[in-house]
Amino acid sequence: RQHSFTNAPTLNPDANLKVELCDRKLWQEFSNVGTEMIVTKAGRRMFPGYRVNMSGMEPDANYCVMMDIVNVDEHRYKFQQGEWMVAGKGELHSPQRMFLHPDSPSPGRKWMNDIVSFYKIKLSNSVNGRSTDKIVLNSMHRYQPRIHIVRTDDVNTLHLQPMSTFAFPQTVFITVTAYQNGQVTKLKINNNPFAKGFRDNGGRSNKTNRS
Amino acid sequence: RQHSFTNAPTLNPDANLKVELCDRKLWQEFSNVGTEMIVTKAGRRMFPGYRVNMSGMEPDANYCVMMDIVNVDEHRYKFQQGEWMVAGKGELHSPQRMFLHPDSPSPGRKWMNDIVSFYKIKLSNSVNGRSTDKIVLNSMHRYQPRIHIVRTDDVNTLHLQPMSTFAFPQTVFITVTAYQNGQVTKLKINNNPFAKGFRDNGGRSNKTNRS
DNA sequence: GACCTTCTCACCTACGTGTTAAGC
DNA sequence: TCGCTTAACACGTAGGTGAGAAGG
Repeated sequence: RQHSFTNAPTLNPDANLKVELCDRKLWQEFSNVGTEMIVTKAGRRMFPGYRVNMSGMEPDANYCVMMDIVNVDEHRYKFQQGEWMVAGKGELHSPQRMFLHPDSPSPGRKWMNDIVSFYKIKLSNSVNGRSTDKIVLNSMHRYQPRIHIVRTDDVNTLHLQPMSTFAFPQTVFITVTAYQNGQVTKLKINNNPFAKGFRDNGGRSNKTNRS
Repeated sequence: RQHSFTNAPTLNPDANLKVELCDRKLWQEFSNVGTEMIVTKAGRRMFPGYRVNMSGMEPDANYCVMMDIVNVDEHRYKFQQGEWMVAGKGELHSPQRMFLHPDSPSPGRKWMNDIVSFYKIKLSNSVNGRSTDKIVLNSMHRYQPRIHIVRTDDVNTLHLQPMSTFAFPQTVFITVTAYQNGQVTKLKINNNPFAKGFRDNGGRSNKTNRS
């Protein structure tokens, strides 16, 4: 919340380009209590899934779309007395993986017509094991996913091209290996279809913070 | 078996290129009794899955890999008295779908390193309904899947490039809406993991009442 | 009637969830 | 002890099987 990421593009070579976050309301609910994302060795999907709408592209021009996840700050965090607080210096970030959307390159028409989704990406805390959909992060650190758009049909020279970058403050999260805040757990269970088995069992697993 | 498809490339602009069928033994077992593949409106996967190994590519050159399925002859077939026999003239084939492998284009190194699989492709008997992984065929016709390799990184001009084509006689099949030959059904049940529920080992008796 | 197609079903595979207990 | 991580688990979603009945 205190960070300067905005919806507006940075280093944007194309002023008409526009990217909108899907499921804003849901993201905001999580953000309000402090979003947590689980990281595992094998890799865990993000929930909510990272999905966006795009507009302002030239329908017939080709674009590549990428995602990465960067540190928001240099701290390590801990959850104590119901709050996240700084717990020392963060670990050095390994060179960040740039995740190319598998539909790249595609014409602007295609990107604008569909929802652009990265829901298959998995967050991992282990460098070992090769998975194409894996992004390695450090647990107990704060991160920000970003979208990058490059107008080109050449995947090989992406890094040489001008790039439009978008980030949404609602999508900042802290990585954990187990949920720290019971409110986050509740939101996940109530909204993720795969967690339906934990819904409403007579208020059984009420792991709210001890008072 | 009376057809002239061979493992050798036709129209091959690159003599070093080599493609080998995976699961040859399994394909041969089916071929020996007369392979049948189910077609449905929604689309049905092939079993065995169509998978190949590639070699002889230049590691750093880019290639596109495609698959299509063509008529073996001009006949319509029927299964009578335990045998497949010609049952009149075949229907005209609609212009065949060329299925581009989703990893295209990729460098030769990548294609040679992995098994190249088309197991997600679905065979359908209905033109209606849009599915990206669907190939439309006529039931009760005899077909041959083929692999095509083009050395290019430009997906848009594939049809203008010289192409290497491979076909394996073991993979010829007849399309059906329900299995005709009981030996085929047996092979499918015993080898396809998704049909494990119909295997009669393990004490659970199915329709055959032997007590 | 004979033949082919379609639909629903039980039974699988495959894998995405948070929970829990154990590990460090 | 405490904080964090891991692995096994029950319970979901999602979808690939042939059987069998019904339809054309």
